[in-house]
Amino acid sequence: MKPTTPAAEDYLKTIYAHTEWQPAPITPRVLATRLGIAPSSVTEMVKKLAADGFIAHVPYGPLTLTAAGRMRATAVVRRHRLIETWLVRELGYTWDEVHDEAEVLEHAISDRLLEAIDAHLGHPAADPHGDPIPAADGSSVRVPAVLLADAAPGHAGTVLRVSDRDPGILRALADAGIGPGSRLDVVDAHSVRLPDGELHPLAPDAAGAIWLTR
Amino acid sequence: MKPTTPAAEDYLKTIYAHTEWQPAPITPRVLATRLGIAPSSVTEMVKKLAADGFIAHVPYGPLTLTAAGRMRATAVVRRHRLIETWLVRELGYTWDEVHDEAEVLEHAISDRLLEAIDAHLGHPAADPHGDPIPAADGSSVRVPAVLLADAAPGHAGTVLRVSDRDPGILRALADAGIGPGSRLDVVDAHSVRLPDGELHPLAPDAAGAIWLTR
DNA sequence: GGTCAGATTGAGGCATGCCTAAATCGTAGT
DNA sequence: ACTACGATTTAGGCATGCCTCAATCTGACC
Repeated sequence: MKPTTPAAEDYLKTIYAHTEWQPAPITPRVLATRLGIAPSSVTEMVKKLAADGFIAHVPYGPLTLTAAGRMRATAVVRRHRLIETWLVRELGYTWDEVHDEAEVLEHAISDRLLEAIDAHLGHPAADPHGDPIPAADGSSVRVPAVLLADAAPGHAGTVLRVSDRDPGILRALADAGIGPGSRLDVVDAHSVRLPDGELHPLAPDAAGAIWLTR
Repeated sequence: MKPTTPAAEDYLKTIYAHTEWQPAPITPRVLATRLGIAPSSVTEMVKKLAADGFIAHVPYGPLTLTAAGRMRATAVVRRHRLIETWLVRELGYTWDEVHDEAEVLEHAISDRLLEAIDAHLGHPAADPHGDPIPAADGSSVRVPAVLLADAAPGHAGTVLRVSDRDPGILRALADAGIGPGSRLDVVDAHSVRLPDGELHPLAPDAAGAIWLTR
């Protein structure tokens, strides 16, 4: 298949990420916002990606990945998440500060290095945020999860995943010692109870970033 | 000072590398050949680098680094060599196959990650080829060395450094088990005697790539 | 001192990927 | 049904960094 540039990989990755935890297809507007670029720039790149068979797009409609596009996207996601895992496990990064570094490295490492890191880490199944790491063939395992914002008051569960979209939320949760693996009792959308019995208030959007076991 | 792009860093690094082991300044022609690009492309970039204060250049003359340019160049070289060392020590690469990977990564890792790798490796003084790793302040230690091609027959020494310019030579020497740290007796420019007494023939250009203790 | 080859530079182009500004589309609300 | 208004696309530009081809310079040789 066609080669992909770093810029194109970012588009595919962002489209993929949008539908990974929610089903609605992404629009050009939202994609532009996520990438921090002008909508017209998206139009241009979309034309190329559609011509190369990576996305399906009818004019003025939403964007969806083709099978080929999904393959490329999961490959980039795999890189990103393995790099994050490696930075945290081997080089003293905390899980709230790895994103930007991985963002760059995901376009720079060779397949050879990627697989060496994967082997070195013992083929981890999830990254430090709890996001599943796709296998080299693009497949990935999904554990049933509930968004904290959607959980019934009284729901008790373990943190499976914390979205890395908002660095501020990540920082706040890291400071509070809350991360993948933490046990939580849901009080409501604004606070949770920790195992030590302490009531912990949540930042406004935090409930929309934390996923719990069912 | 001005920021530098990956392309500009490659120019500075290549100019620096040319004078690291031999004193003559580099010409645009040679630089173009080393970078694998057309001479006119060099002219253009040289104009920018000179305007930014990184190189000194009189039209039709050779290219020399300014103090600022040398600083940038050593920073890139430091990155390159620390990455090579890390790939070999941590991830199972052999010293003859790390160059291309480092070539890309040197433009991608953050200062933060670089220093983490440096600390993780225990602040190594030389990379797997025996090239000195400049300190963060740009300084680097130089050990007196003789090029094998210039050594008198009968000269006995330890391999300090093997130039990584030619991958073929690297492969051949790696296969023969010759690398930094190896003891050698110089027979002539075409063969050396190994510690086990065996006479080892050298590929045509190998004598110009191996540096020995004095 | 003249000539010529090779090195260097200049002019004009191309691809990528972004921008702003100006159409155009599509739909929600009246 | 109409009319906005927001979303999308088109048009035209710009920076980077490379190219080819042509012009110009430099130095070595006669």
